[in-house]
Amino acid sequence: MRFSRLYAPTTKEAPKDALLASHIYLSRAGFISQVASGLYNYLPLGKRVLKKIEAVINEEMANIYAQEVELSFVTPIEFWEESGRVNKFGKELLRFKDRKDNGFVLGPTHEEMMVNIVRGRVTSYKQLPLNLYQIKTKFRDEARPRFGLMRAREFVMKDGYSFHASYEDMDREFDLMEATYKRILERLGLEFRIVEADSGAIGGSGSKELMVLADSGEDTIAVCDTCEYGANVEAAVRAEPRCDAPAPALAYEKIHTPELKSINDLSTFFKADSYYIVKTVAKRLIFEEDSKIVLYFLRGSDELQEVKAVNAVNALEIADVSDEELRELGLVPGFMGPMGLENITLVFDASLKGAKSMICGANEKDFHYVGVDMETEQLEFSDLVQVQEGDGCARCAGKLSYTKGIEVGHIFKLGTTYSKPLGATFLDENGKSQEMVMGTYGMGVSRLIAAVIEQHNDEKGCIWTETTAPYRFNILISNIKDEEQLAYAEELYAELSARGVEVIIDDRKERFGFKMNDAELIGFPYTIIVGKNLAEGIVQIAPRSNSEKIEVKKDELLARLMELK
RNA sequence: CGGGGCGUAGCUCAGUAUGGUUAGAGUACCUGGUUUGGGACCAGGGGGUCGAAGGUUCGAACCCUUUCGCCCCGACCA
Repeated sequence: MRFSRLYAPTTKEAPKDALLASHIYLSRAGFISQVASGLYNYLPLGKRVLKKIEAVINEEMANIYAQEVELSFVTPIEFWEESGRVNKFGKELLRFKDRKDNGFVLGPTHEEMMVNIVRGRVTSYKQLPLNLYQIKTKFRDEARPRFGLMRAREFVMKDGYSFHASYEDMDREFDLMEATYKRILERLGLEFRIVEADSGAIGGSGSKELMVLADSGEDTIAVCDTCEYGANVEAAVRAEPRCDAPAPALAYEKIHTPELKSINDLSTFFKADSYYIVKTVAKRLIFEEDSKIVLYFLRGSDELQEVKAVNAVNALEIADVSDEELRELGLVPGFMGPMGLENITLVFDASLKGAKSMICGANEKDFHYVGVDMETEQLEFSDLVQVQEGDGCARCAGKLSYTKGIEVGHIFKLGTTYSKPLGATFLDENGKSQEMVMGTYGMGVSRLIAAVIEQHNDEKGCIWTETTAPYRFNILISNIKDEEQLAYAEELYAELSARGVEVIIDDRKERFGFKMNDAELIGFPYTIIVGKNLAEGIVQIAPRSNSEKIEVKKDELLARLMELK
């Protein structure tokens, strides 16, 4: 490619809306341009990077016999009604009607469609397993798109689906996909962590997320400082906490506690560690049809994890509750507790199982009970706690700490979540009809573009990794009017092109500094500077990843460049 | 969806409080010249329905109403 022909409108200033490094540099360097909220055009450089990432994914998929397909973007809404996901997806699902008044959606993910092309055609266990995937534009009408390609409404995702005759085989494929995704991210040159995750609305028995580590990541993950354990805080677990302070030696009794509403106040008043105080958190849980208030009970030293709270009662959403709403139910804000409540759903954190000598609200203004033991029989326990930094690892003696991650992949063990409602069955060895066991594997291709830059940039611009760079070499002619420079650079360009190397030559009639700044903003891994010291037979290689320019004799240049590969 | 902010040249923004020549700057772009190792300089030039609609007024980028778009915080987000 010739720079003089390249459409890459670079700018000195970033669009005012860009906040993250990836958004700023991808815009400034002319990779993308925004069309509307959450919608982006990919300019030539952006499209090249997208294809580079896709190529790596395609190669790795081929290695494990996954086959690429392409499903229609516009999908009949019937499929979504059949799976029951229309409501679950809500407004994210962009719906519309065609001229004949038939309902359609723009595909935000393709479980339904993929099951549809398999069911009725795959009818025997002999045809399984099967792993099909596509790399395609998805559309989710996000309530709040942001951060450029990081959270766009229209985005490119690789979505894969596997079909199996048994859970064992699904597990095998799941592990294989995890290993394959790991290899893809390694090849892309990313630092990442595979963590346990909440399965969310997609359902299924287990899931893992691939997190590219970056401070700008939207997800908080808890990682162990000793072992491999890592999990999204939505799903992270910890070692059973211990409290060194003694339990308050108080017999069961109702105590007058005027105006003592906070855990802190109570802790001081009773000289008891907050570990021994029951924290009551009221939330409104929203279900498909209705909503209700649920009371969650935790140790005073813990915080409620809202995703866990939602999962504990199988709700869709969680919302805050006002004091008025609580009073209407006969509850007393500040003095709530588990005792003597009827017709309210109560969920206890697992760490309260068998707890003794606890302090809790009496559901009466200015009163608390002390010396309360948790009756384990009738109570419903669930893990509700958000792990904190410094908590012990559940797997080893290590400590957990937080880090931020960009979710670039999510793999799920679906089981029969979709094959059952959509009727994807096969005949097993005994001629018996079985539902297919499925896995699903997503990878955000366009988000990966942003993730690479979030992790690899400096004050000058993008620093593409070897496998993601739009061009590997940039031949910069310092003075285009110098015939020797021009001739040598053109010769080198022809030679590298002939070798199939991805190379661009900066043949623009611009000054050195201008071209160098563009090269650094765009972020080519290597810029070869053909300049004034060509007269002494010297050219320079300027690697983008560090500021050291390497001087090379021109006769040795080609060999050096090929060594870099 | 709640709270806040912003829409003026391709881009970044000034001008709006207190209405009044032909609406400005920087940058980008075009022409000519000089320059050629870090976004260089000189001269000349093109580019705007001031987001849209309606209203007030002799007169609106500016005041009023409505509306659309974009961004931020939160809620939300496989």
